[in-house]
Amino acid sequence: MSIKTMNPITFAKALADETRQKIMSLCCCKWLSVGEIVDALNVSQPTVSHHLGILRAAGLVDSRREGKQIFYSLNQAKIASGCCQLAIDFAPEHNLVVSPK
Amino acid sequence: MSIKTMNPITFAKALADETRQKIMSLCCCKWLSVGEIVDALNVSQPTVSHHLGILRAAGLVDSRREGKQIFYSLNQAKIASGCCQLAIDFAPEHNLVVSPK
DNA sequence: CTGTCAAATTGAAGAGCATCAATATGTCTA
DNA sequence: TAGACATATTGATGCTCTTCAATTTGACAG
Repeated sequence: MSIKTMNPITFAKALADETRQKIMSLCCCKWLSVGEIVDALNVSQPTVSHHLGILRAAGLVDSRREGKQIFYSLNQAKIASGCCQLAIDFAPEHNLVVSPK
Repeated sequence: MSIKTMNPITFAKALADETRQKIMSLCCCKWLSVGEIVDALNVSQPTVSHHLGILRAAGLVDSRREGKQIFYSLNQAKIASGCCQLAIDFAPEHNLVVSPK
């Protein structure tokens, strides 16, 4: 299993939308079904699915099917990795260190 | 002088373009004139000015006039701050610590 | 002042993206 | 298998963003 470094453009693009950041906040530290996310935001179900697809493609969320529902949760390790990569690329004179709590 | 926390949407949007990331790489750790940036990339001068404007509005570059030229340089502290803010918001179970080298 | 050089601004064209309604796919239950 | 429910996909629309050519603004030299 290889560790693939996060592409800074893919990472930044995935974060560069308000609705996506709201979705990310919602499913941070917990698993939410698509329906629960739709209920929490004022956007349509296809829109939520669309954004989840983008986050999934960037590797920023994990998903798990449970019956008819699909649950999503933020992949915090990937987020942290992306932040570190940005800092390595664009703030090399600063030390950004990540450590699990 | 107040410390304004980086808005994660503004920050991510500013980073979410390949040309801007190239510009950021170029003027990381050094001061470059607009002309030098134009020469290093295959885009027009107005395009470079446009992107510099976006980076400046987000506080990610500093600028300094010297005669007819204007020099730009990455503000690495702001970059690091933005990365930390993203990690706080979206990877709270990880510890992302920044320290000047 | 006038001309020249560097960068910013304006305006327009086109690409990309977010959003939704409608539909399709997949899963469970009866 | 048929119907109901949850999510994904499709197709269309409108908005945002990138880009460039043309022009303007600003700064220096003569």
